[in-house]
Amino acid sequence: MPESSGAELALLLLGGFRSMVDAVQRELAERGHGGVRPVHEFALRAIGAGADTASDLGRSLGVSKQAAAKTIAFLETHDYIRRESDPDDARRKRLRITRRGDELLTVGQALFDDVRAHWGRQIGAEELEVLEAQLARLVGSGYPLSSIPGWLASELGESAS
Amino acid sequence: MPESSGAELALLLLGGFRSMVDAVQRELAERGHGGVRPVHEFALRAIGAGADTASDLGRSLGVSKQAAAKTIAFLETHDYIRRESDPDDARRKRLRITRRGDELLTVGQALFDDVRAHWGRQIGAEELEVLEAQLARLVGSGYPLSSIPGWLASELGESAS
DNA sequence: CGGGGTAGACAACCTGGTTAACCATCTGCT
DNA sequence: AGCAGATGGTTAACCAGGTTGTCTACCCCG
Repeated sequence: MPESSGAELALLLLGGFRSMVDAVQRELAERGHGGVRPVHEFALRAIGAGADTASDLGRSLGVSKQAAAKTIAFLETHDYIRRESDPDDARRKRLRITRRGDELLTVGQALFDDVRAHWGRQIGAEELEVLEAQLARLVGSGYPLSSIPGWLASELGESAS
Repeated sequence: MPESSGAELALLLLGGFRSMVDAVQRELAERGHGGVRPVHEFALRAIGAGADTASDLGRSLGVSKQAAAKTIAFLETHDYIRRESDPDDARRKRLRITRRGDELLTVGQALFDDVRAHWGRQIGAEELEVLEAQLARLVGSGYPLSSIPGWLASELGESAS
């Protein structure tokens, strides 16, 4: 019997992810960004990276444009983005990140980095880098931030408030 | 700017989890256990570990007893468990794992272990153990298999089939 | 024997996805 | 010029997997 089973390893990975996300979410809420889930941050980032229409955002996030529209609605009603009509294409509603959206992005990134730094202090910065490198190798492509696969969205959801 | 941002680390962890789970799920489907999601395996494991009623299972899994009942319904209709009335307590319907359920458990565990072994071959068995130890430390409590927190359930779901 | 707590079932609802259908608009080709 | 087809956005219906609330049957304890 192995010291650690494969199933436990899976749980460990998930647990690590949740630890990070929960911490960030909690801090975000305390900084006036309550209700924001990491998926919103990633969507915002994708918009900033050029996905400035609902269809584009859907493609970037790997979800349907309808699902993207719901995320956009949230971001708009919470004043993270504005939608303005495109003079060059009357079908499009171009997405523009607001000042508040920029702030969320900045704060969110800093919080994630904080958690990472905290981890680095626990196991050592070098060890953390090794861990990341190994993980990246195991996962394969590495899942760059700029193109988040669809399955991510549901994982980033809130879990039973 | 850090080589790897905190957000990327989070994605890496999630990606690792998904890699494992997807692989196991795929293999499971090929072995006649299509439609089974890891959450079902964990539920089965919890039942085997003593959570032999819906309420118990709900507590073990950290979800409501109604949610547990839905999982139980799945397991029963797919012949992984049987429900039999408890002679000592007429309220209860005791859950018993069937032969097929046992097989699922065995196969599932083996598949998870296979993935882990595969990973061990990629980065080295010792390195993998170190990685696990570090992860366990970072996550904190370690999320033992026997008591799965509620937020797990949604993470184990299928993503857009 | 009666009251409080527990097991299970049922119903209504929420969230965050999906597909399908539709209209307006753009683009490319004839 | 004009039309066919692709694209952007919206709305609607649906689904999965959770939630809470309520109800009944039943156990246990004073």
